[in-house]
Amino acid sequence: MPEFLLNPFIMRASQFFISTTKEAPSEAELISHKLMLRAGLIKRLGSGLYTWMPLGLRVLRRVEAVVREEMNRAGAIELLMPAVQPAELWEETGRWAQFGPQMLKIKDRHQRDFCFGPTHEEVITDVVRREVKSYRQLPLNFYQIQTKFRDEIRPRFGVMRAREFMMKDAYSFHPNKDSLATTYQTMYDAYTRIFTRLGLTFRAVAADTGAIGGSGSHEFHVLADSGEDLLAYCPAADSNYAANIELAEAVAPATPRAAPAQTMQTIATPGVKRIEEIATFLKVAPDQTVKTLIVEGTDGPVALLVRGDHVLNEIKAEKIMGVKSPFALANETAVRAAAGCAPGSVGPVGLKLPVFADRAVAVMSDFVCGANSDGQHFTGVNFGRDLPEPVVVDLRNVVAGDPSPDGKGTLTLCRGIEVGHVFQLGSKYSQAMEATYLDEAGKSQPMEMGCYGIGVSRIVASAIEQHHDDKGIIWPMAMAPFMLVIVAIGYGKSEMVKTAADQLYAELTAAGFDVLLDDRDERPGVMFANAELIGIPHRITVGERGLKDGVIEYQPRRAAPDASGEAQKVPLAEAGSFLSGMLGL
RNA sequence: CGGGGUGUAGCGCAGCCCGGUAGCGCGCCUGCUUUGGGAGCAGGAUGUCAGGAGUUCGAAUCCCCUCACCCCGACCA
Repeated sequence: MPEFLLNPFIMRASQFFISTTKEAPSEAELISHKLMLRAGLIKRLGSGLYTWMPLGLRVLRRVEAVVREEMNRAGAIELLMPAVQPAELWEETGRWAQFGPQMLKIKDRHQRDFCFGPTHEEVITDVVRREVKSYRQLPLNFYQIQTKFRDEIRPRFGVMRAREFMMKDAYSFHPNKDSLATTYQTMYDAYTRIFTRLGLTFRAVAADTGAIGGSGSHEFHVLADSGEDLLAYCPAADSNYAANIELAEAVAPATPRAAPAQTMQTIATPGVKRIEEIATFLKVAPDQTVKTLIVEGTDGPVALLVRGDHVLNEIKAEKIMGVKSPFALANETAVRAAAGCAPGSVGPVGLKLPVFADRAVAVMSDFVCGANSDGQHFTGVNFGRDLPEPVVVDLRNVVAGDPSPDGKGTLTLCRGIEVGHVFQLGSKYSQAMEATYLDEAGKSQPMEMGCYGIGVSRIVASAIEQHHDDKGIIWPMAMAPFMLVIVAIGYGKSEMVKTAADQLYAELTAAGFDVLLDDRDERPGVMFANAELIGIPHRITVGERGLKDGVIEYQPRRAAPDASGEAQKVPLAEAGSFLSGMLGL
């Protein structure tokens, strides 16, 4: 057990600091946020800024301990980089401008620019380019556990999306892609061990690389309905396909396009704009309509077509040649200039713009779309006859029931909280910053890089999302602030209780248990409610009632009963061995 | 940043429409009683009513400005 958990002076509730409330502040919406505030794990200082209170800090430290252990086991080497970083480094990679307002930029007394680090690719690459000269020194994998600052547009959900947060970030350096792939897999496996040990239900999914950049990446998601991300996966036994919906491929429909059966007609559709309205108005299914979105392009606006019942995937759209990144819909003025009508009546027929159609649109025939004239739509539209064949691309979000891209079944969707992300960066940063080494032939080569993040503070919140009940938190053993709580009823009044509780506490502590002795002069109900709210996995109750019969009572948190519930009676003399078995030590 | 909302005691809220100088519950302090599921009784403390500027004899309340926070969207561990 880590030493910080063994401080005997803070293991008595009367000497520790526990501040729980019956009601959560109104600012909290998410269950984990409410419980963290109610249990007194965190206190808010400002938007996205939290103090980790003593009890919360113990949880955070336990998560860190697991992360640290597994990173070390996986051969990564811990270091600690400055939180404050000079602007010049970021200018080398062009990210001073690119990261933009997400970065907290600060000036020192000489008006020199710095930022509070949102990530550390630049710093670590600077370290490595100074230290590493030869292929003999590679590969290397450095990590740190440190406070990051990202000036999120909208911090929310407590520490789930805070501006200041605790992150484990690792960066690996390699002489070639094979070496990178090996370490990437090692990190992937380490992450799997970490989240498994932490008692989380999670899923690794293929992911977009976003602002960090690079070639391949996976995200690790804790599964929870409150998650901000949508994941698609194939539940078939022989499939391991799983991807963030941002990336999940919508495969082309197997059925070919049917021959035109209708002639194209113009229909007056006054005031009808939304797809559902059009479908209802024309008495057709939404999947017989085509939605035309005018988006900003690098060289004038671009039209994107998706089926009426589908949702455009902005990440996919961004990757199309000619579409501006970051993605933005054209405003009404631009739509009018491009299509001659307001959004809601736009269609691809006769449109003088680059047109890209989703794969599902490409097989449609006799479809409904806007007529580029306010209050008018076309029906019976067909590619090749009424308008040219479009450029076909994957443009939409997959939906449940879509075929899995690996051909092994259909996709299911679920929600997740991103707690880890592994990237193969390639040589993006090493080239920009000239991090090179000499290979066997004495030739200078850019290093291959990988980076691997874990949202340590976010894990705490996501664990609560997954493990709670109406009484409070139910910590997985690996991150519980205490393994066991001894509720001593009448500790200050009954010599018998005090003696038994002290003895048990000393015995269990000596045996290596991380025990909280609730020796406060509180009513039993308060102590029980507190123990349940703060989620301690195991509870021993010591009271005169039991001691008269020579027993104490044991109760696991995960089946916390109400007043009528049965606790397990254990003879006092056997308590130590009983608990050893119960806690699996 | 766009849209919506809220700021009154440590926390949860009422009072605002209809202006008259602030209240309830929890928590906190004191005393007594109580002690196996967030105790009871009695007494008590605590407010620049978010801030600023106005209207008015008088503003928590009406008007204007600012700020903070929360919720919905784009960003991410």
